[in-house]
Amino acid sequence: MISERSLDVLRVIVQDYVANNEPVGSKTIVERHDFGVSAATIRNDMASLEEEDLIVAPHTSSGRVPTDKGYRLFVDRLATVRPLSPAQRLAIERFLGESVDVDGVLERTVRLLSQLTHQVALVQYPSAAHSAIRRIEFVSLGPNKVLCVLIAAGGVVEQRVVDLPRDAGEDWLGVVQDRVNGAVHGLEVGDALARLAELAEATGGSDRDAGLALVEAVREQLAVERHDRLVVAGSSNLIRGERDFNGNISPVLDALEEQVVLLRLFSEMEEDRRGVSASIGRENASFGLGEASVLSASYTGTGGRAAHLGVLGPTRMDYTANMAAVRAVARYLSRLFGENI
Amino acid sequence: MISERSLDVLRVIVQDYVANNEPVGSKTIVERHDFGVSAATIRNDMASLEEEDLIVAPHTSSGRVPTDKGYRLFVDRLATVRPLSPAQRLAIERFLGESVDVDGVLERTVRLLSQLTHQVALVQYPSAAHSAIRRIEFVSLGPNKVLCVLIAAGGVVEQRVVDLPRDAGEDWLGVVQDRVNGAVHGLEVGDALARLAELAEATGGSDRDAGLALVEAVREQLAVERHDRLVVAGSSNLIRGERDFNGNISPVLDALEEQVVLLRLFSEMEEDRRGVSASIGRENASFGLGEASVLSASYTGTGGRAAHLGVLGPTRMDYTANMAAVRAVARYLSRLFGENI
DNA sequence: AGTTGGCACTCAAGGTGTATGAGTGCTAAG
DNA sequence: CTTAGCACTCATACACCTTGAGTGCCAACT
Repeated sequence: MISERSLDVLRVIVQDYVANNEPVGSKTIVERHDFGVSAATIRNDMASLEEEDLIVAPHTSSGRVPTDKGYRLFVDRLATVRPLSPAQRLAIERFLGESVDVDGVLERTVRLLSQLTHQVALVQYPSAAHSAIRRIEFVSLGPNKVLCVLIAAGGVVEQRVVDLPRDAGEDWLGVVQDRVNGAVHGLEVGDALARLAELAEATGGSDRDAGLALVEAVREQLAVERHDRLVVAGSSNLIRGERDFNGNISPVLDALEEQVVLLRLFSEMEEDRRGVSASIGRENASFGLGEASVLSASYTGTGGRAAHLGVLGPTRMDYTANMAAVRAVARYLSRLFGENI
Repeated sequence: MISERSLDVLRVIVQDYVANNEPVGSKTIVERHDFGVSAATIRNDMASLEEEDLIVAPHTSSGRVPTDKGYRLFVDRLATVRPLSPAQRLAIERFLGESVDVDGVLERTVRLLSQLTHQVALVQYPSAAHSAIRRIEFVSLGPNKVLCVLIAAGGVVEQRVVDLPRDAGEDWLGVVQDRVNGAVHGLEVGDALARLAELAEATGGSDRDAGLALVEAVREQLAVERHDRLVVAGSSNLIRGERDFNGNISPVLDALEEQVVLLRLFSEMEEDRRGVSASIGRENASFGLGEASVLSASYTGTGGRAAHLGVLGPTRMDYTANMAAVRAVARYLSRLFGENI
């Protein structure tokens, strides 16, 4: 069993190491913190911590550094997610105050988050799965090319070009458009999917193939939504922490461009009771981010359904402060979407 | 005056330095290239080149390295933009073959370009300024919020949320929508701007303010288009060349996120007769990219009007190969937009 | 049982000194 | 104009040493 004081030691090791980027030794601890015991005692505690694989010594003889497991314990049991400072709250209010449209808000949000945390910030587009469909518009682009524009509540717009199997006249397009709109207007995206399947079944006549192609396109459009996109900011913050990534940040930059990986990671993260979630170091190894940590929280977007936002940084990051920032920004964003747009 | 052979020397210095990342000395040159003269002679030539500020010696006694001016001369007079290898052409055809919509094509293009060049690739959204307006749609989002969707030829879609000064009913919206569509349908974006101004003038009655707000929103939407956006790929390639950036790639990453800077740079670059343009090192200093070079070419997008694409990398890059790739990709993209979408 | 001081040991980091070799400029001769 | 030769310059690498922070262990103390 690990003593109470040993956990305190772990806490200050994490804090000092994050602050100074230097392995922290027993002597440093007694100098900087008032434990009321001698360095030798701290050394004993550190020995138990090392036994539990919570800290390691990079070299035979230099201070200790938290392991991933150590960070995990710190995050789960030792860190308090304290509210932001008034100055920071003000920054959030001021930043997000002037909202224009969804794109603009997300853009601002992600910048804000990266400035607050000095890490790479990520914001997922809000899901449209539960927002009502306002209108579907077919626009002829050429002989057998049709642009299909989907407008949902909350100002979400999706577009897609469809190749039709045969030439389609403007008037025919209009008829199909009216029929489709009549079928799905006001429905939630999820329900609309089912409704369209029925519609496709019921379609007949000589236009069957072309009609099917169109309906199918709309269904795809509903299924693959922008929810699968991230807005990113602050990637230059990676450079500052390059050392922490073993000098190898290429996989991180690739992941930021790839996005799919990060979205999967987001989706697998479960919030704890404090409203934030952390995935630390090797826990991300399967995503190619074994040297990185990700903090995330979810916010409720336009459609009422949740999307994620968060930060990505080196394992050695200030979890306390960053978790606070992530949570606060997520809450503000939810509020903003709730009342405004 | 600089002798013909001296220019040859400059050429091999650029090529060797780009290939090996080592300052190249007189002895190395005579070993690797068949100049038919001795090292001492090469040294004399190098002295003239240095006098002209085309090369410099990093240390008192190690080989020479091209200056920005040297690269410039190389690009302008010494480099031949030779066609791509059949394998590369094949890669382009295969990559861009399966086109879906504008977004998809640009996405693929930028990845392709970054893979061909091993640099950061940039593709600007095609300008909609000369494409015809297909339809403008107003969708009510709330008491006095309207979503304004603009659909132009070529599948370009713009959206924007407008706050109205007063509550607007669905039917009133419909009326305005019909009037606006009647006014601008089929017009080029540029002409539509003027036409809308007239329309706003002619608007009267109690709805004047609300109508003005809507029309004004459409005008802004026409003016500020996606043309102002870049798609980026391959930023992890920056890491490989980090040394070349003096180990300081933060400003570059910032510029990639900021985009505005790069767009301005693109717009200031003029293509030469070969269809490519280069901006080298310090020439970019005012953009905060003094250690970087940018190659660009323009392509003709959907509306028939041009947008830019290019690559960004360290000053020490393979200009010959990269210029070829940029030009080839631009041509392919033009062709693709011309025939297909 | 837990805490403490003492001691020998380890090892990264930083400094100094020396050899090496690639490369240069210059000069005088071909 | 070209060439060979020579003296000179540095960056790099390596070996070597010193320093100091930090450790583990043990015996003694509370």
